[in-house]
Amino acid sequence: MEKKKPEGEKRENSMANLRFSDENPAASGFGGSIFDMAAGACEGSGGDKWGTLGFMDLLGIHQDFAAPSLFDSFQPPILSSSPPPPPPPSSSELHQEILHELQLENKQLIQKQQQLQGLPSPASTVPESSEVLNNPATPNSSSISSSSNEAANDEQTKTGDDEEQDQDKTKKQLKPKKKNQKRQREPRFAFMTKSEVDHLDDGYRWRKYGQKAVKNSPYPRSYYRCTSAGCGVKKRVERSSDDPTVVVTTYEGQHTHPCPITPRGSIGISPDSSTFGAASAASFIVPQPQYLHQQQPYIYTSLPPLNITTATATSSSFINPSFPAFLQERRVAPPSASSLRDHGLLQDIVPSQMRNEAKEE
DNA sequence: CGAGTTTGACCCGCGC
DNA sequence: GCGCGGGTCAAACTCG
Repeated sequence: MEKKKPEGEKRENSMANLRFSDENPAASGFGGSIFDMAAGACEGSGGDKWGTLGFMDLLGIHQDFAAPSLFDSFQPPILSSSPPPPPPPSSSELHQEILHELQLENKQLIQKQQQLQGLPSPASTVPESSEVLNNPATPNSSSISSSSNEAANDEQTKTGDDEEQDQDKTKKQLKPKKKNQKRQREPRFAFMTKSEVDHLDDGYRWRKYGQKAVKNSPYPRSYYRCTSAGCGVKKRVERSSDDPTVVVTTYEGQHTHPCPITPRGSIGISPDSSTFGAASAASFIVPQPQYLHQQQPYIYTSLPPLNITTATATSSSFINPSFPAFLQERRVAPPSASSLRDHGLLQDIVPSQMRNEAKEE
């Protein structure tokens, strides 16, 4: 086996950080799913060290807000029933495609869920929220998800314990894996990033465990797993076939540990605004099904002001203990959980359509 | 030498 | 039931 790797293509992140797209055409025109790191200020040097914080923020969001299982509650609005209305004017198709894919994915989950539940319960977003987030009490990575989404999604199969997941991992397909026990999926959170760097550094340490060619894309999809012991968080990274500058990252699960400051310190994890300053430059546009609420692309900007400390403090559910304090602090505090759902992050992150459906139902 | 990456093979779920 | 594609494993390999 000639395992020689073309060093060149191994990764293109050699390049500096992401591209500073001030104008960010894609983002602007498109309702969203891209998050643009306008400034890779990050640590000034490290190639891939872009707006790590931004990422983290996002992650944080995910865990807090979305965690409840975005994807669970996501109602993939989708195209199936209601065709994406007005095609985004200048949005690139690729975005749509990606969104589409993501939505399809969500759709499946939702369908399952609905089937299981037997009905489209509007509550979709409701219940799970709280539970999800705070489970991490247990070192078991799966803990998180286990409770939440899976419960929501696959619950049925769910009988298994988290532990199984661990074991699962090892014995997974190697052997007699219990068949009846469907593999459980943790809540996933996907978003697109405009960056030339494939693997965005979010402060956590990841280990690549696989790579696969993506069907309709010349670019491969990489699979990463958090290297922290006990943490089963996974990350999937793929580049948009249409626009190589767009990277679709999908996180699965929740970290059961604080963000390990990488040696490079890139994480910029210092709570201080100075650090954030760098990140502050980064603005994110979380995935938003434009056709749903294409009114205004929700732009998540991590700015110093973000210090907005958790206004939502009340909603403890939003605070994930497993999260680095600073992250929690800087978390963009939505006015309220509810509002958040409607106009806040969820709106961006969750295909609004889904939410709509849920509501209407 | 340990940690991380590459890559072919394998398993599984899903759609047809 | 079959084939396809996604996801994961693990041996081989690279790198610091």
